[in-house]
Amino acid sequence: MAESIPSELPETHVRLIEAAGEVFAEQGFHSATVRDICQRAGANVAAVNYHFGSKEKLYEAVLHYAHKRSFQHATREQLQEGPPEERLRTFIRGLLKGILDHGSPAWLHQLMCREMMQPTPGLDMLIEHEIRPRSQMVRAIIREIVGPGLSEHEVWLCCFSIVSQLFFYHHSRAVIRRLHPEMCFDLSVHEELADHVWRFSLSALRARAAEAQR
Amino acid sequence: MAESIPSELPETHVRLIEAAGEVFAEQGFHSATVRDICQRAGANVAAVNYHFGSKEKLYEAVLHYAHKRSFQHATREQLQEGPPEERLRTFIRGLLKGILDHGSPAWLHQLMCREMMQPTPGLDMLIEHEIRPRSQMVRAIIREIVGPGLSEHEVWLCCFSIVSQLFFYHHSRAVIRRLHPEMCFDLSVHEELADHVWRFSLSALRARAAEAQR
Amino acid sequence: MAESIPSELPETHVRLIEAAGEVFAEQGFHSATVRDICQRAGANVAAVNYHFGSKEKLYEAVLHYAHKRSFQHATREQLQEGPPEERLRTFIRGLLKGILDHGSPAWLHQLMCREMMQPTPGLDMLIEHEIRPRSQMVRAIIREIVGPGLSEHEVWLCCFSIVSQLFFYHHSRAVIRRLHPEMCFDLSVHEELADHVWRFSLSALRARAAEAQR
Amino acid sequence: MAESIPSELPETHVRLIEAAGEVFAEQGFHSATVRDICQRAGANVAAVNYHFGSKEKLYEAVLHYAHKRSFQHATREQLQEGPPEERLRTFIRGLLKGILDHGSPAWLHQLMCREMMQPTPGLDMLIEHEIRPRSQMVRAIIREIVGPGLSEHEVWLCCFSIVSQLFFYHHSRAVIRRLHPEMCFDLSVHEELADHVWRFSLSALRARAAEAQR
DNA sequence: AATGAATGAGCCTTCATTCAT
DNA sequence: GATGAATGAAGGCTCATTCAT
Repeated sequence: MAESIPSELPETHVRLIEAAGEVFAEQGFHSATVRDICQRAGANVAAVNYHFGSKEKLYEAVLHYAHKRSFQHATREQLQEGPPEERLRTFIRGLLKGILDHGSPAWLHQLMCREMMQPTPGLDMLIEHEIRPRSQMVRAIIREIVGPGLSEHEVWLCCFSIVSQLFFYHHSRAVIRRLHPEMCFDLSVHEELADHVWRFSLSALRARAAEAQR
Repeated sequence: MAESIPSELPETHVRLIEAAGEVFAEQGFHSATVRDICQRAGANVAAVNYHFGSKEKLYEAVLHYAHKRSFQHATREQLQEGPPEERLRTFIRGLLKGILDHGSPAWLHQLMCREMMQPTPGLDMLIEHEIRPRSQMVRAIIREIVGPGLSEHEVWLCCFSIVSQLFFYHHSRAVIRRLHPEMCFDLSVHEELADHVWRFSLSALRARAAEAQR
Repeated sequence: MAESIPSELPETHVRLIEAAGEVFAEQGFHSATVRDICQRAGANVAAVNYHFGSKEKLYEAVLHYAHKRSFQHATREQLQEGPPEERLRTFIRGLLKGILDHGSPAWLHQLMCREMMQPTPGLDMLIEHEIRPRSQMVRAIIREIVGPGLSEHEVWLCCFSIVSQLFFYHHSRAVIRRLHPEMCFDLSVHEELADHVWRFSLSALRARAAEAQR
Repeated sequence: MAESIPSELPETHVRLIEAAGEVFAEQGFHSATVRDICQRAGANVAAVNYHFGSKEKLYEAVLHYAHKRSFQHATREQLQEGPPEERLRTFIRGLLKGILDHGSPAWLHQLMCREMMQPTPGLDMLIEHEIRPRSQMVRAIIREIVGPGLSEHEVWLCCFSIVSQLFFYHHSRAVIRRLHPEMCFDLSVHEELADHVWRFSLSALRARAAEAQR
């Protein structure tokens, strides 16, 4: 209907999801109030229950929406071809960019982080659609680098060691800011940080490969 | 205080703090209810306001209490002497143990993690008394390993890369459990995990040192 | 109206009334919801207000509709002729059948019962058009049986004594089912029950007549 | 505590029950609002949930309270001894008085009537503690009058025929008032009405007994 | 003639807090 | 020193109703 005039306000449905994304990311599911979300979306208090049925269902809708907007789709192809070292670098840059980003769907990763600490029924969806596919790609890359000498479990641990370094810049932002104020979280440092993590991890993987061959 | 007569119940004051620590760690500040805390402490609903004035003040008291009970005091000495590789191993084992522990003051680290993601005014105290001292020790160890060729900022990044791998096993426990169900979080795997992180990080540091020398 | 083309769905207007009749009878005016009614009628949420103006007005329309469909018209003639005992029996059977019936306009009597307990402005209409005419017939029959010796008020009381026994099987169905589970409410017992009430009441009336003669 | 000064206001607990009894009787469970109840009881909106946990539990409490205040206790003994005709008269008078009464626990019977038409889980309690014991006494009386010639089921039907005449003056009060305005519902007519029902029913029972003997 | 979107009043309930004892 | 009763603000949600189409 209103598709022909894209300059108009987005549909209430979408405005609610985007407002909810912000609020849930800022305050968590429990602390967020439907009233606040509706107000930010410029809608009536009853709008959430009209469009989504309940606060819980709205939360699920936010998760789905975030999933569809995920950065992954853009970079997925680049992670399939080329030398594994370069693909690792691409993955690290992509995820870190998403984590440091302050843009419109900035709350995607904040929500993922919240889900990690305090899972809701929505986590399962996130894992199957977002997290597991990425983890498989990363483990494939790692396997190419370390060779067949490592057990599957060891590859998992390496995978955790790599992604943990990236998520740290989200989880611990508040602490880092206070502890090491020189650190800057703008997108400008994105490449520097990504390169550190990449080199740090690549060295470690190569050393493991060398150990395994012996 | 009541230590001389350990057969008695601890003072209401203390029971409240310990109950609150559990509940805040499990559910977060907002979702936790004063009723639940008082019930677990075997005290009246009004006890929190009577003893601490408000829910917020109780939370602060919990943070102070957690700080005083911190594990660090026990292991601090061991981190001052010996070859840096061994001291790094000791640090990693100590922190990981604290993170994986389910014991009585298990909520200390859970609360720290929550503060990292969603800081309250209490975070500053935690940083100055708990986090900064440890970070200094870790950075000293790293410096010994990598030598003078790295900038101070690079040492910070290495420090983050190491501790992030440890905190990951707290933050992302829920995700790991679903993603890689073979993983076990008992204390029994504590040494295996710690050794992985240690070897992974040590390889990376040594590679950085070699690069820097060139 | 739409009777000429019986294969079509009835007009929305009629479907709403019939759905509303069911729902109001089942749940009462207050507990019934406009959404439920519209859903059962296969109409939009706004349909009630569009066609009737408000929930109240819909209720009035239901009462009028029920009145027009009343069973009475069919049996009225039979109540005018013959010996009074037989006419009493016909009346009792007719009313009891309506009360026990589960068929399409079953809610007519349920609504009447609700109105008796919790009158709305619609009750007056029901009384003048439905209830008073029947009561006059019954009292005429009673008068024929008891003769002129009883006062008009006493005839009223006898009338109440008779119809009360019938309505009891509606009002108190839930209680009877629990109290005396062997009791069956199918139409199959309709004649047995009607005969009990008829004989019980006839004996009482004849005794009153005999007393009055003395 | 406050027992020593009975002139004080009753405890909130009791005030709530009595206010709730009125409101539930007037408007039914669904239509009654907690706000209204609390206001009439002079208590805060949260009082119901504090004292009873929920609106449902309050309703159950009202039913129990009504049960304990039931008129039955006073007249139970009188129903055990003497000629059955007199005991029947006592029963009829007692129940009718309760039904016509406008006094403090006037809502007891209104609630019972509502439960009959629209049962809640509380009806079972009412039946077992209030209704079944009375019904047993009445059937015992009837049996004495009609002798052994009637089946148990026929005695049940006679029992229904008698009590239905009494409840009618509750259920159908609104209708009677409009249909036969000369009728008066004060306690003053209580004996006249009771005597009518008694004589009406006794005649019927004796006739049944005579038929059965033949 | 009819509808889907949206509204605002009001519902029951929960919560941290206060007060009298 | 500590408590049970009571409070009022706010929470999520339901409902009859209205409005633009």
